[in-house]
Amino acid sequence: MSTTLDLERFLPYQLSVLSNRISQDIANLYQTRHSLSVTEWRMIAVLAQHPGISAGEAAERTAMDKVAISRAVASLTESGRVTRETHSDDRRRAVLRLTPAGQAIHDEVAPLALAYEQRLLDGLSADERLALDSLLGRVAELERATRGNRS
Amino acid sequence: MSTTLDLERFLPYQLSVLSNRISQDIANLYQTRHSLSVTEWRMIAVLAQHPGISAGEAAERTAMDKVAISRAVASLTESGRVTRETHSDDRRRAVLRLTPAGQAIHDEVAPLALAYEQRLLDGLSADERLALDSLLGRVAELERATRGNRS
DNA sequence: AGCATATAGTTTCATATGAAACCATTAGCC
DNA sequence: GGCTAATGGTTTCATATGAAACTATATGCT
Repeated sequence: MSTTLDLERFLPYQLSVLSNRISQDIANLYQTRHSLSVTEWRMIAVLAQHPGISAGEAAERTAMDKVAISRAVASLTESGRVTRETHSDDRRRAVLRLTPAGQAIHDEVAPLALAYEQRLLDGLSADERLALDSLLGRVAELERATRGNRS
Repeated sequence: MSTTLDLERFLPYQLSVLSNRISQDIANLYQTRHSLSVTEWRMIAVLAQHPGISAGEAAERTAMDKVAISRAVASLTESGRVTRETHSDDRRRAVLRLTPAGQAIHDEVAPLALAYEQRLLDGLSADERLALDSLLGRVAELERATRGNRS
C-alpha cells in the first residue's frame, strides 16, 4: 500500500482549521453587533490605518481580491461608514475614507479584537510569542518562494 | 486618538492570509486534474485513513460541517469515487468507503501534497519544525479554552 | 407498547464568493 | 491629435457556503 496522508498531522490542514476557528471567534465580536462581514471589517481596519487609499492599495494590503473590496466598499458607503471620492489626478482611482460612523465602529471593535489576540498570546511566554511570529513569517516567505514552482 | 489595529501585525489576520495561500497552492495540485473541491479532497483523505466511518465521524475529524460533508459525499458517490451503505446496527448512519477510483486519486494526490508540505518545511531546521508544530498546537488549545469566554 | 426527545443526514433558502467580461480613464506611441 | 494597450473598478454569472427546517431512525421514559 502507498503513502497515506494523515490529515490531522498535515501542516496546511492544521493551519486551515486553526485559522478558521480564530477568524470565527473574531467575527463574533462584530458580526451581530454591527452586521459587518469579514471583508467589510477588514476594510474598516485598513482604512483606519491608511485613510485615503484606493481600492487597489487596499487589495494589496489585505490580500483580498478586487471584487471583494468593491463589494465591501459599496456596502459600506451604502450604510454611511465609508466615503468614496474620485482622485483628483487620476479619475479612475477612488479615494476611500471612514466617516465618523465608520471610525466609531473601528474604535469600538479594534480593542475587542486586540483583547482577543491578547488572550490567546497570554498563554505563551514572551520567547514563544517571538518564535511564533518569526516562524509564521518564515513559512509565509517559503510559501512565496515555493509558488509557481509546480513540480 | 484611540488604539489602532495594525492588520499586518495581527496574528489572526496573518494566520488567515497564510492559510488561504497555502490551501490554494494545494488545491492547485488536484483541482484541475481531478475536478475536486477542497471538501471533496478532504473527504477522500479522511476516508483513505479511516475507511467505513460515518458522515458525522468525518465531520469531527475534518472540522467541516455536516452540510459540506453531505454535499461532498453526494458528489463523490455520483462520480463513483465513494460508496455509501447503511450501517447494519443503526440505519440512520452511513458507512462510507473509497472505491478503487477514489483510492487511486488519493494515491496520486497524497504524495504531491506531502511533497508540497516538505518543500515548505525544508526551509526550516529540525528544531524550528518542532517548535512550529508545538506552538500551533498550543495556540489551538488556547483557542478552545478561550471560546465561549466572550468578554 | 406508546409518546417525547435526540441523533444522522439531507434539503432549502438566502448570502458569499471568484473568474471573466465589462466600462471608464489614462498612458504610450506614431 | 488619434489609435492601441494598460489600469482601476464594477457587474455578471455560475458556484460555494451555512443556518435552519426537515425526514428518518433510534433511544429513553412512563
